[in-house]
Amino acid sequence: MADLVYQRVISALQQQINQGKFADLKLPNERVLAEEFNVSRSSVKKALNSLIQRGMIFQKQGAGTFINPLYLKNRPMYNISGDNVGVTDMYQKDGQHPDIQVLGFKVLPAKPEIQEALFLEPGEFVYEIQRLRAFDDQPFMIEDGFVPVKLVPDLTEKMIAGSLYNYLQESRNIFVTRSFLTISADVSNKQDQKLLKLKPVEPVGVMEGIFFTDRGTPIEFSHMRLHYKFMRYNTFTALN
Amino acid sequence: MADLVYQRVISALQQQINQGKFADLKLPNERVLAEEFNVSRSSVKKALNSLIQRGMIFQKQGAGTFINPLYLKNRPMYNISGDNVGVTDMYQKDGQHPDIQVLGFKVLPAKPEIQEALFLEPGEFVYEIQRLRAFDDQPFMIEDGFVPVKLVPDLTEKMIAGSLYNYLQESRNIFVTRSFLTISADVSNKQDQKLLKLKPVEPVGVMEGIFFTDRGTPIEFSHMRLHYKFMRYNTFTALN
DNA sequence: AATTAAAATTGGTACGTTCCTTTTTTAAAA
DNA sequence: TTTTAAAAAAGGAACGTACCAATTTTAATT
Repeated sequence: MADLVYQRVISALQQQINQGKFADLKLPNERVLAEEFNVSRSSVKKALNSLIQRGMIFQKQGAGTFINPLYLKNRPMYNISGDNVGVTDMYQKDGQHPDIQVLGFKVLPAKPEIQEALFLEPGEFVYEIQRLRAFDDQPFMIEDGFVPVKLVPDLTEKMIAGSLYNYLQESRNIFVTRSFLTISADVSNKQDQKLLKLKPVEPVGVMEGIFFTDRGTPIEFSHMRLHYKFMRYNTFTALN
Repeated sequence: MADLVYQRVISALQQQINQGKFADLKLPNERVLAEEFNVSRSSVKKALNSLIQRGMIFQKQGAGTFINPLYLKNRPMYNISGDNVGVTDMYQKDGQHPDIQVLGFKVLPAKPEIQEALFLEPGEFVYEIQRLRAFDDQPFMIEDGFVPVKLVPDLTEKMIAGSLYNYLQESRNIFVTRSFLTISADVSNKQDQKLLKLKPVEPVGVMEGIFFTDRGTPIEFSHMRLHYKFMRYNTFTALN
């Protein structure tokens, strides 16, 4: 992972920032960094850009490169790392994966909405995968996922009890690296209340969207209903 | 806005994509684009990178540059443009700004939580700005914002009835270009129900976070409670 | 017709140079 | 001491070159 020049610079800077090396929250200028790391200014720029995207630092022309003070205070929130964008990986507690209970697993023709989302022809089949995820007897998410049969013809219930995306990656060399999600809230229904142990007035958070592979193929349409206390989506936005 | 080379390329490509010029969802390769636009490959790369960040296109080494089919289907969702990251600008309906009703406006010492979020010393003062936003008699958001007095000492109730950030930009040359938000859901309380016209079982969406200037100064801590039918946060995530 | 190997295509990485724009610092002037 | 103007510092933009790595296409072979 460290054989690329700019990756090396990223790692080094990340480490230095976390160690508090830049007490005044100001980094050396790009030309100096280039000298220090013995790389070109272009490579420094590429590395810094990556850190900017993550919200760790920001730059101001004429002034310099600065550490985002929010990063230091909210470091846990920034750890949205991991190899893919699956839910299993999004939800971790001290590195522990949640328990998964399979509620349903069947094959059916794609409904129009699903058809469109996954770019399928009329009549094509999808798996419907219903799962409940929990941490220590506290269920927090009902997941209803649809995956085209033709993309993973050999799917079994066993694979589904674990991380589907890990399986795809390790056995099929398919990487799920993109997602398009809509986040909203909704009144809880009877099923939500039962499965997530909610009172009738307590709502659910809803995350709905499409996951797709590094080749741009939509691989899953997922509708997730979360216990409202467990849905916390953090987002860092920078314009310009 | 179009005097920069890569901006010109971005605009041109955006237009061509929206016009459906690339029926097979595949763009010409970088070297060809460079020739077509009479710019260097580096500039093409910079432009394409920007479109990738927005989720419009994606690239695959050895294969080419492709349009994200989701972009074409969800174009409205992608229009998160605008000059800053204020709420006034986030919520628009046919280009119309929402109505703003000022519920409260006062100065008080920052509570510990606010103090920390805005990097203030103990005892420093903040404005508390409470507003209700609506579209055509349908209120959709209760906003509780805190702004350090020292940053905008001359704030008046009149400015608050409009876009605070526009005022800062035009009169003070302060640009609010970054935000760090947490999105969640909550049971609605009495006030929510009254102001947002909600039934007791209907929930609110919650967006809470910090806005800050292009100099990294936190300028507002904001707590927003939204009518659950009006909170739809769209997010495109790409790893690697 | 299917398989395999070579070649071409295409994006990725890395370095370097030149000049511009904004901001900050310094020095001079009032 | 304050104000103002010049200089320095710092990031931004744009171009270009060379080579690498993954993918696709093409041609040759079986």
